[in-house]
Amino acid sequence: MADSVVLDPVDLDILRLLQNDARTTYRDLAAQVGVAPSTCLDRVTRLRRSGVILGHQLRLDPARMGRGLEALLSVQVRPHRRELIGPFVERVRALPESRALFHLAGPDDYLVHVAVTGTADLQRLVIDEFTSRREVARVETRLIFQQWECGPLLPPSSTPVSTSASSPLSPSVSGG
Amino acid sequence: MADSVVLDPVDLDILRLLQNDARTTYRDLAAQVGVAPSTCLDRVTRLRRSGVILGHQLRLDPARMGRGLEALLSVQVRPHRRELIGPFVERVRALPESRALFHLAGPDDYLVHVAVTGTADLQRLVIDEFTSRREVARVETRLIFQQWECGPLLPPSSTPVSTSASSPLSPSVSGG
DNA sequence: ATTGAAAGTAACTAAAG
DNA sequence: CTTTAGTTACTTTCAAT
Repeated sequence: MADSVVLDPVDLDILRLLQNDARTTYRDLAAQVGVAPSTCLDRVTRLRRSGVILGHQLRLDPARMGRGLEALLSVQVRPHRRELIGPFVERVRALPESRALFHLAGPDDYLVHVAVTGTADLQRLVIDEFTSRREVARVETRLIFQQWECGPLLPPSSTPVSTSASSPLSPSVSGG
Repeated sequence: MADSVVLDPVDLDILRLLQNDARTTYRDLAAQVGVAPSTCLDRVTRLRRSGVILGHQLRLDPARMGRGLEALLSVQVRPHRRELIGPFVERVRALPESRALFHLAGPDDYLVHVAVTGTADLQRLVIDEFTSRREVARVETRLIFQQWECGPLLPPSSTPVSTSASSPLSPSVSGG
């Protein structure tokens, strides 16, 4: 569970480039990093096996998918016990409107990132899927004006890094 | 700016499959969708050109990158004027700890998703990069226990969809 | 717009430095 | 660990429908 991973400058360069465009070929990767293509293949294979690389994902434009409005829902689930929060998490993950779900420390137990058609859709979602539930004590809705991704994800220090970590991030992408 | 896009069942199948694994070959895609590989290539090319597909991204495990602690920072920027929020957004986006940034409607102006080494790193980040800034009126920090992605992103209704949308989502991934 | 087949590249394997 | 060479597989083009 706690795999020890060492990332050298070559790994970091590769990861940085692939975060910009995951379709970059090993040949292009090799040219920019300064090693042979087969070395790049080997590094990427190792990074996938070691769990540093979780997967390759398509980034879509929610607006062009017909979901032009996004919002964050802060949710209190009370009582906050396993019997209630387990099913709650699974139900929220299964909603087609859900993009991400966070279990938090603080007065608001969960934060749900949702993408909807418009305000009517959002209202329906909040009422029918959240506030109408007995275990949901409170929902606070905040609209998203604009959002930015802030990659690439890099190690804390600039020198080779050794990490021993059991990831709290669920590797599965699709709800199920 | 408001490109009209029509997604038929073939497009939706392709997008659904690629969201599970963006490395799926056109050959495999074709076999599962029931069209020729060249058709899949054509569809994907169109989806990229039309802006539905923003890019192919690598998903990494923050913990194995040496960032085992994640948090959400709610930030009030006052006064909330363009002269202040523009530079604020750019500075936050440029932080190596930032993973995502949201501009919100509500009492908290911004939500920042950060990944750090530990509590000491988080404390330093909050104090040195946020609360010490004159334009930052208030910061509220919530730790992330666990998080889930909830894909795949699909259109609101199950039948072919026509959308006319100018996206509020910034297409750029890397801070810059 | 979709197809099938041909041509061009890339991914991957294996053997050697 | 890296490189080079060679095999397999995929991507891409294109003429035809």
